[in-house]
Amino acid sequence: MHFMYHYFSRFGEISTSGMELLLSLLHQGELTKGETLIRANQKVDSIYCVEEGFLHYYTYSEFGDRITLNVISPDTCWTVLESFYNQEPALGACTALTPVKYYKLERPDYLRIKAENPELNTLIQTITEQILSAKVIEANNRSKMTIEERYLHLLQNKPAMIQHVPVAVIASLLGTSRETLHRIRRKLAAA
Amino acid sequence: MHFMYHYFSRFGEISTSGMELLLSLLHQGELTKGETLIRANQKVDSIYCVEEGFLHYYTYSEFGDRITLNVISPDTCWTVLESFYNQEPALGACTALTPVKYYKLERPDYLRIKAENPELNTLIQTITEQILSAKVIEANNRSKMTIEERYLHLLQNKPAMIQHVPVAVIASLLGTSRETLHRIRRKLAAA
DNA sequence: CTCAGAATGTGTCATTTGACACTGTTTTTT
DNA sequence: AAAAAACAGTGTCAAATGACACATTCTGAG
Repeated sequence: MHFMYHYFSRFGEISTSGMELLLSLLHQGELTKGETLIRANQKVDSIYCVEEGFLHYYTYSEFGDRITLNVISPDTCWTVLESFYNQEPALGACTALTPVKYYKLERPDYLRIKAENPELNTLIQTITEQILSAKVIEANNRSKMTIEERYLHLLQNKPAMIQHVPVAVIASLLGTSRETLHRIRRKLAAA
Repeated sequence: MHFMYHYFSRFGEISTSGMELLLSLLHQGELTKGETLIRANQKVDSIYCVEEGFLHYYTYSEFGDRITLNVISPDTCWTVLESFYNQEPALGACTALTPVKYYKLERPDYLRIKAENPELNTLIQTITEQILSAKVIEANNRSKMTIEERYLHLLQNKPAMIQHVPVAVIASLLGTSRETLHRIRRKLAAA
């Protein structure tokens, strides 16, 4: 269990009993490459924390093209916010791009510890606030970058993703076609 | 003071005493068109709630072009997250695009009520979580839209902004040039 | 009211992108 | 091990965009 222990420790001090409770509610899981974690139009009732491998969260446009909404890297917690909070069906589907090891925290357990354990409630609020505000800042920055800048940013911040995730998925994540991403990579390789 | 009363009420029930405390800490302010609210490289130590008018939060690229980071509409609370949370200087500047009426909550007061008043602490956490998660969802959607789709989305959701904010600012907000936005508007007008 | 400066509308052209078609390479399946 | 499928690389061409130049309209200061 140490993976999640380290994850939570980053956000502040936690008592041994609180940590034990939290860890006891996590369910471990594994996926083989290509396996589905969440089907489209399904409610998402867990928070997922990826220890190893990459997840792919995507949907289809009205014309049938697959659009990548997110690629989840190791050491990251993730869920479909609007589905998890409001219990609406999620728009997209989530599958494993590589073999994946993960832990999940189910919604009833999440709600219960928030209601019953003030220490963990505070911790969860801190984590939520930090993750969300980082995402807002990140999204604002990204929206003002060119595709090339986004690629360079990804290369610096998530080099493992570039190595293990198919080019077409990266291209879609950056908001472009695989051909354009290829031209960018060719240009950068020449320099 | 009703404006902020209605604003807070949207997020849940609040006791009369809690609401009175909150409202008593808000400072009203006004700006004339073009007036500066926040200078670049200044710490942002308040949360601003706009009652009337539009604010413009922007920065300059390395080549001197003005880049719009955000346009704040009436009935919206706003601050520079990374500056308000971590007390770093903000990258951008904020000025009034039109005459503006606003209320502000200063950071010491914000921290004090969070620490001293459990009811308001919970309310603030709820508001923070809702606003942040809505922004994350919004930003994710927007990043997958074309400029034309973003414009149509803005037209539906913030028609007043289109009317009162200069085309060049809207164009920059959407991530394009004023000429391209103009072509889009011409094409839509023809249909 | 008048005039200067700002904002908006429009055409041209070089550059970039997306779509398509195809080849070569790697991975998976049988 | 061979066949099939998926993935990656590349050239061509039409369409979209950004940069520039300039005309027109709007706005605010005096």
